[in-house]
Amino acid sequence: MEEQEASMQQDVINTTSEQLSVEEGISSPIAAQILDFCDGDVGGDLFPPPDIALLRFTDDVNAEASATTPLPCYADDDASFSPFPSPLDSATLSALLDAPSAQLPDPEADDVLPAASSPLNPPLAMFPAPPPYAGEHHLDPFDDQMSMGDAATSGYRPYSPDPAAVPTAAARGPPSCHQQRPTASEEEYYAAAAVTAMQQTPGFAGILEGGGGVGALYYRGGMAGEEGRDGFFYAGGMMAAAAPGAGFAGPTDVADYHRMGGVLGLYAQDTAPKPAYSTVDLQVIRGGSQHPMTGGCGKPTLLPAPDIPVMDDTTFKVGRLSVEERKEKIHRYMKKRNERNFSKKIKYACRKTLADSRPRVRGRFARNDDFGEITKPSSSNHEFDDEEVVVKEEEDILDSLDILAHISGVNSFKYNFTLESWI
DNA sequence: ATTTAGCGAATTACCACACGTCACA
DNA sequence: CGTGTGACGTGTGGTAATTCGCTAA
Repeated sequence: MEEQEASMQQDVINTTSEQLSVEEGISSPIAAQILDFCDGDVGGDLFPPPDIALLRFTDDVNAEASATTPLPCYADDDASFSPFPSPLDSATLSALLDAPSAQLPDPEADDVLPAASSPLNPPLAMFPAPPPYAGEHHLDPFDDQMSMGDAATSGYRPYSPDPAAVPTAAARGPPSCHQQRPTASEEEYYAAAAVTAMQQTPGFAGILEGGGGVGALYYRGGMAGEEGRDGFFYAGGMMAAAAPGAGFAGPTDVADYHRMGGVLGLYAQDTAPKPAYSTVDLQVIRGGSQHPMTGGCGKPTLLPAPDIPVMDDTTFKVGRLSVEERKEKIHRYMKKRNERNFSKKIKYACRKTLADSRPRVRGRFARNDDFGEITKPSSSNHEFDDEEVVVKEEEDILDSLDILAHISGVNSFKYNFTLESWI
């Protein structure tokens, strides 16, 4: 039974990459995000409660938007339209995912919408942005001396990578703290560097493998929907996306999460009510100073939050749900997500024809009978020979048509009644 | 710094009914 | 096994209403 369920879950997860092409054509981003986080029943407590320091990698240090302001994602690239639109910024995401248990509505309800913000959803900490790719900028975002607090109140803007410029993971090889910055995504670079550090850090390895208090977002492969991509998103004891070679969800989930608010990087949650990273840690992160965790590369990395509980058994609880419960919710979420229909495609052309020709009243479909009564010329008399009378009749008809135009939509009206056919 | 009003844009709900699907005889 | 029938659910588009995001006061 468990194997079957696991297999089914795997199948669902494996389809996420294929889904993206469909999702790119989503016509209703808000609906999508509701589907994703409400209908999908992921809202609430899938992720740990909100003592999370979310570290942002951004591409525009001069952006004026605040860290809590909804941001346009790919505003200038409709072709890569995201099902996770700008309104779902990280603050909202936190609200969706981190609603405290006391505020959680019925988890079985499909119309769950956690509060948009709450005192328990702190501002997101972020790093200053790396520069745009244009030109020869090679600034290191970690060189900025901005504090976490400063960063939290500074602007940011989600990055808009050029998928075509992103080499495949296979072509690029594993990330290294010594490698030159790739020509593609800055976020990719820093995420790779951070993950490299994680992979070289026993503490992080343990956390990734079972720690309940630390989450990591690893996005190495570039935009989703392309082959050869890899990445994972790990949060609060729940693997939400794919670890490379681990057979979890595909990079689309990482990209989706990324595009929710332009967030890319690592975040950590300490189970204790204190910052996930100490000030020293953050300085190390920002400055990229020589730190044991960096392996002497001088590149920034992240430190594991101390006292991370190891989650060896499934009874371990983060927030309100156990690991199994979270997995179950994730499963349901993924299942529903894959059932979404993002693109508006005419499935039955005949029905479109019918809908087009169907009478309407204020845009709504109307009964044929009702409309028929209205459209029947009441007592038109075509026996008048006088030209003025004919003109008067035409004017009356035009007035009637004008009334009908208000009753029925103009577009639908034209299908059934034209002045020529009436006169 | 915060609140409020106003505006435009985006999104959703609503409607009738032909047609597709399914179960059953 | 193939066919016919009935019940039920789905899909279709234009408009009004609603929601959202942003700006100015």
